[in-house]
Amino acid sequence: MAKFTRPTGTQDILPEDQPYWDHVLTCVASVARSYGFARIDTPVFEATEVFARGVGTGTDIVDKEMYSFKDKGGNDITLRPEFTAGVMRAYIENGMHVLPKPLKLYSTGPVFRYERPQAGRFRQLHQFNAEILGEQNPLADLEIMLIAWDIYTRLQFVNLSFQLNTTGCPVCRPGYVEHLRAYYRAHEHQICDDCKLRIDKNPLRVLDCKREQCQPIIAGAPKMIDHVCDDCATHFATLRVYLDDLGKPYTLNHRLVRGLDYYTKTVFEVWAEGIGAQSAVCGGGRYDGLIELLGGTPTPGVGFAAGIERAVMLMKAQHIAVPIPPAPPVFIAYLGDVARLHAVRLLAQLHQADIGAQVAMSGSLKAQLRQADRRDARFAIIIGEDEIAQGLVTLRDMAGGSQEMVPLAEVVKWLENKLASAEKSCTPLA
RNA sequence: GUGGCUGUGGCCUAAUGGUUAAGGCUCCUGACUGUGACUCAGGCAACUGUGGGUUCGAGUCCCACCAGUCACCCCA
Repeated sequence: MAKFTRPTGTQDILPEDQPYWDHVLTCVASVARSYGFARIDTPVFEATEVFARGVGTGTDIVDKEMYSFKDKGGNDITLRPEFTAGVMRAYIENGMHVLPKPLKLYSTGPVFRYERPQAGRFRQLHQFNAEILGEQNPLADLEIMLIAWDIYTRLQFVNLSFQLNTTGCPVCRPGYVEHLRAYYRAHEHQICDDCKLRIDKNPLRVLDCKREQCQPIIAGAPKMIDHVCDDCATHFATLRVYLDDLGKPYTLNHRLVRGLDYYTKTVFEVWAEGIGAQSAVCGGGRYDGLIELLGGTPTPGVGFAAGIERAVMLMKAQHIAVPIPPAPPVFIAYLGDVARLHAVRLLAQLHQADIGAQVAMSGSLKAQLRQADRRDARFAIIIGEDEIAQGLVTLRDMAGGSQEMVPLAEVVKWLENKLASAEKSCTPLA
């Protein structure tokens, strides 16, 4: 039989990696709660139209990267390629507009994009995501940036930086796009073939073209910031005042654009090194038109999404230690059928006393103790024929190798004391 | 979707075109019939990614496909 392999671009998150994932998710939940965000979980798949409309046809994500299929009922279904559109659908469908504003929501989970995998890029990836709905004040933009920043700070990342830009709004962006088009048409013979297509199809994209020949053209291109309307200019300026006041480092990057249609005004990314050619660990911005686009009453929103795989890669690249859950402290070994019965009873009693314990399932005493060692047990309990006869068990300290005889009836109490005193004498790492 | 590189037990690695594909790690067993780690001895485990081709003979050379990986594109 042919070997099965995981589908391209997916990965098995093995036990050895779980501590990293646990740590990221714990930090996300903790920071999100501290800012007053409530968790929301939406389906992994939605009606295709939710994304086609919400993310926007014309974007690569919708046009080339969605996992779409018909279910048995003939419905057009798509595995979510991002969180925001689905969360907005849930907001509208559940009448969440009646909740106190601003509404703060966060999510974590898998998203799916059909891309060619490479370092830091997967077909099934995991994100954490936060949104603030119903608030047009730039303070909301600030808080979204802060929560992202704080999560990374809590994770002890270093050498991070914000990239910041504004993409305008329906009032001012069309005018800017015309300026940009005019400029590019004037330089059409100097730019790459991709950019020639982009001028018409996705004009803002020309700004983040990485080809050598396009760089001088990009450098001289008109900037959104010089063409925004008063509202957008004020919004952006206010946000920058807040960021400056807090001393948060950011780089104005007029080439920063988003691949998703719904963004307005603020766009930002958090950049880091250590994930191959990818630089963004986090991206987000404002999307004031999205809820209305999806059929809700006009409601402003701002949010971000961050890749968990990239966060884990960074933790490894920066040698950040993560807490590793302790192994069960007790391992029960035994000899003979009668002893096995006592071993099982003891296992139950220990768990009732909330002491982590495992019982040997087979093998010689030697093999059982080897198991205890491999599993990092602090104590081995050995139950043999001799001990049973006297109502005793052997309690072995695996670190030192010393052992003592303890009455069977008192083992649980003994271990409770031993483990409690051991905890006191051992300072947990910060 | 395009391009570069790479495919040998679970992992790492060896094998001038020439016997039965070798070794290390891991795992298991034993030396110690009631005691882990160290040591020693042994054992499990590979139709060399798949399919063709060249050759008397292919892990080795050629082609295709598949997979992995890195980069473009795009994004988290």
